[in-house]
Amino acid sequence: MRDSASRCLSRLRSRRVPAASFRFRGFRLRIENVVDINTRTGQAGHEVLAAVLQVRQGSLQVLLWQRALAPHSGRWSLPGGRLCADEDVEASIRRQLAEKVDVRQLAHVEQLAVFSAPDRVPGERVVATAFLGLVPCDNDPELPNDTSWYPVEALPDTAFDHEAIVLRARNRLRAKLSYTNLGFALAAPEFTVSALRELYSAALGYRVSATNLQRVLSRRGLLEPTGHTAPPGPSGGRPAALFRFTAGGILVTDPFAVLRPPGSARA
Amino acid sequence: MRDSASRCLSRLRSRRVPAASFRFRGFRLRIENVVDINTRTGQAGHEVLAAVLQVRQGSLQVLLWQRALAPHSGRWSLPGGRLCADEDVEASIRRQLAEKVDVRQLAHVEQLAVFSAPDRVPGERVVATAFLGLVPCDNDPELPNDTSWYPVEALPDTAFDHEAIVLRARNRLRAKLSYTNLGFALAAPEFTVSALRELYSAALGYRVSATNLQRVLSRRGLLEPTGHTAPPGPSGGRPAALFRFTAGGILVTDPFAVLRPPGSARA
DNA sequence: CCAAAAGTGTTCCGGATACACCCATGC
DNA sequence: GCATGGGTGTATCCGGAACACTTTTGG
Repeated sequence: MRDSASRCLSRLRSRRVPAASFRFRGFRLRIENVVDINTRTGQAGHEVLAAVLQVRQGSLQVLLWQRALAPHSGRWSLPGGRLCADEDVEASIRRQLAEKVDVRQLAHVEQLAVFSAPDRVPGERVVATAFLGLVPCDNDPELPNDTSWYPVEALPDTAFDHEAIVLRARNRLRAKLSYTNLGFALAAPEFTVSALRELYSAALGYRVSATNLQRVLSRRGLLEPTGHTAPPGPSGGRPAALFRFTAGGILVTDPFAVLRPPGSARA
Repeated sequence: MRDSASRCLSRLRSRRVPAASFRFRGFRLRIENVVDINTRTGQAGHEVLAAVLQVRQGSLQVLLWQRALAPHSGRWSLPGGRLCADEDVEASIRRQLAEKVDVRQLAHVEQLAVFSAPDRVPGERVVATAFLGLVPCDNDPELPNDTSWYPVEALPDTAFDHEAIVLRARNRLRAKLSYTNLGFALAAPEFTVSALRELYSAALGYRVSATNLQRVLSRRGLLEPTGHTAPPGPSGGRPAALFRFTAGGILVTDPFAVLRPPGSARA
């Protein structure tokens, strides 16, 4: 009985039906307006959404899927879905992204913020926890038909408040590229400095000098040479040395912008 | 009828009773296990919590209230409560804090993160959006009997995951003092540089030099003299000039730690 | 005059940028 | 040799830290 009641509730919540009923000990029990009761008691659905970013063809792009059904049919929205009972928000977004992107391809996932305007989606009230996800540039996941990459600077018609989430993700990435080693999550395991320069330029939106990039990252101990070299291009040129990031996880390298504790030389 | 049903639901949800019933057209309807159904459908309660910080008596302190009832009776927890239907999370935390602190005394409120471990609180699953709140040091709000300030470095027995939230709030404040003007939310409208130094020292946990503090904040255009002076102490000394922050809201003053756009002198 | 507290001048240093120069390869 | 792309050496700049010194008050 409990299962059929659950089914009723979830059909009602997804607004597929106006009311639902089920049988119980000979009675036919009809449920309606469960949404309304939930709303009155402050009960709200919770979803997780991710802006998954990758540098593709020289620009920072985000993974979107096109809605086939109302509301906002035809518009593009972020991957994600309902939070389930036995998972926290990060486990939830990783599970839901697994349908779009192989989990191993997600080099970094972090919380952005909660989006909770009461009318952010039509119908039942839904609070969203938004995430930033990063995919290294050497991956090209197989995507479902309704899903594709779009440049962050040229988004299609987006659904709900998803554009704001994408912009928030881009800004977070840009900030953290400066004071952490987050570049590791955009780059392949081995890369040339000029390839890395392309990634940083695309993500930051301005030209980054390869010279200074290498210097800054090396000085901080984030970069180490692998000993290998990449072959030169068709027009010649010195073969480029290959590097890798020394750490696999995120590290804050520049914690004190100013007002550092006495005696601490910067990093 | 809907109202009595709502009341039943909310009594059940708060775990005050194991079951509740109400009358409807001559029938006595009994509700139980509503929590269980909600859990199975992924429905979760949502609460907002704030670590409200203030520098008091030379140390960074946080506002806590002592739980009188189970669960975690006697332990100290953060102010907050359920998200209501017509408000977003920030409006909600401001409303709930108004019962403890006059809203005008809250100089700054910002989201920290979502805490969502399925077992973070016993009973019904509750997802929490955590906030940082800051109260300038010239306010001393009247507090309810069960509520008081505790130094962040010497917390009492805390409930649930609230200690982690307090530490997260402290770390956020420390970081933002470095690269924003967030000091305005700790300071009185007018202050001497040495008073400001005390605030920064307490918040950061290490001795800050008044000389450099004034220099850094002035160079960034965050501080301006009011023209007034404070009288010297009983043992004499030169009277201190009074300053104020030029901006009332938060400003990021040091956006690029490194890899700044070409040609941009820092700030 | 002396002590105390506030404020300023000066030096030093490290990290980041900018740019010139050297290196290794294909043609 | 020469064009092309990669890597390094070096000068410069700027902001912050440290510390000495001056200023203004009370006793």
